[in-house]
Amino acid sequence: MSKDPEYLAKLQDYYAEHRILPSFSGMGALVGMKSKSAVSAMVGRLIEAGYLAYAPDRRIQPERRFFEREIADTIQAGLPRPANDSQSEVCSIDEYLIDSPSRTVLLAIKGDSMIDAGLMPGDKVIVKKGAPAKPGDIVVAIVDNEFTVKYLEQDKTGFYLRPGNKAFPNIRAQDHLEVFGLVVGSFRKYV
Amino acid sequence: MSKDPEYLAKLQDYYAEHRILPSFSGMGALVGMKSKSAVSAMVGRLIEAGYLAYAPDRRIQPERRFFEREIADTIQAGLPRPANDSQSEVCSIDEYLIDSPSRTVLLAIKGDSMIDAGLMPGDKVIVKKGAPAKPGDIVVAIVDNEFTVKYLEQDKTGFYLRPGNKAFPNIRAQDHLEVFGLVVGSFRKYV
DNA sequence: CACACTATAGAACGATCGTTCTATAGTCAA
DNA sequence: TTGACTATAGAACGATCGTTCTATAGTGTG
Repeated sequence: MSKDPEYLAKLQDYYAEHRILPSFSGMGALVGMKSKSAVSAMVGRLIEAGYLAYAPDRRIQPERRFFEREIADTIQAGLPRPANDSQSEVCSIDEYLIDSPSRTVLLAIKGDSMIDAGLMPGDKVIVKKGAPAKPGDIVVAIVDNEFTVKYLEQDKTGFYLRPGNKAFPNIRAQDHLEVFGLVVGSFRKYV
Repeated sequence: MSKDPEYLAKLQDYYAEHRILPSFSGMGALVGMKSKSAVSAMVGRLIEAGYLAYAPDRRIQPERRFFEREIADTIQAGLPRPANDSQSEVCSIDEYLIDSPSRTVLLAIKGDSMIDAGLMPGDKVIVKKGAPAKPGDIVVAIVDNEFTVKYLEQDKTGFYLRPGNKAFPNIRAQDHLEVFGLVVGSFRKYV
């Protein structure tokens, strides 16, 4: 029925490329509309639906739902997708991975000491600074003035760090173990 | 000397909040300038320095350097430098991983057939539908009406799918291999 | 000190902005 | 069919846009 999803997709693509949204006439050219009033109406609908919003200076900014990404339906893999895909599930990656931006930092994995945990060299881990960690969690600790990502473990002598790779030894701090933060997620980009 | 870094920081903060950049007069209000010509000059300097650029409709868009974060972000008093120095960090993971939203879907990994590739059950992969794939790439193929994530490989008899786990066999389609898309990234959340 | 250089202020300009109005085309239900 | 509703086109409007000019203040050099 409505072509709004198609328009939204074009705005999302434009945004992914330029990191800003175009003006109304720019949007018209982008989605193939010839009148700004049509663009204005469409923008109104997308605002109503939670995809766009007004910035303080009345420019249009993307809203929460603008960054929702579609999750492929495993069941219907082979079948052509029905046109009314309003049912399809969505996920906002940033919201999914980060719940407290101010306490969150990213760190790149170096070496393959956590390879069995699925953390490969170059992967980025999402670290929640100062979050409480318990044995079995993956943490970022400070060893010899460097960040290191390892499993946090505990035995009768206290806490220690266990690599996710049998070829590496456990690390036990002499006095006390300094945990920088908790690893709450990771991500990776293929070239 | 120059207050440009301070101005840039305010623009970055504004962008982080609104995901767009304001107009020249908006920028002036943001950074405390009273004339648009000063803003224009500043924008010119930031463009020259690679932080900003012109979008097709002459709006200002952020450039690559705009998203680099100071290493100081992860330094705290008394703490060592992060191990990933000189690596630029990205504000939005979504924007880092997805460059063509309309062609992108997410898919959850099932089973451990790609465990050696660092893809564990429950991980989400970012799939670029219809993107060209070459041998060695990780792809999403449709086998028996279900999505499957495997390495795409090629030998003298043609293309086949190779799991990232020696315990699983290669998959060779009888007639032709249906590749749904290319895996361009992945992410994972720890409980 | 004089001089060169830079950053900002302020004003003027045409271009473009977003809003708002009316009009047209299409769809759906009765 | 008629009527209600929606989406788009087109035009007009004042507001705002970004550019460009001159002028002023500050800074560093010699």
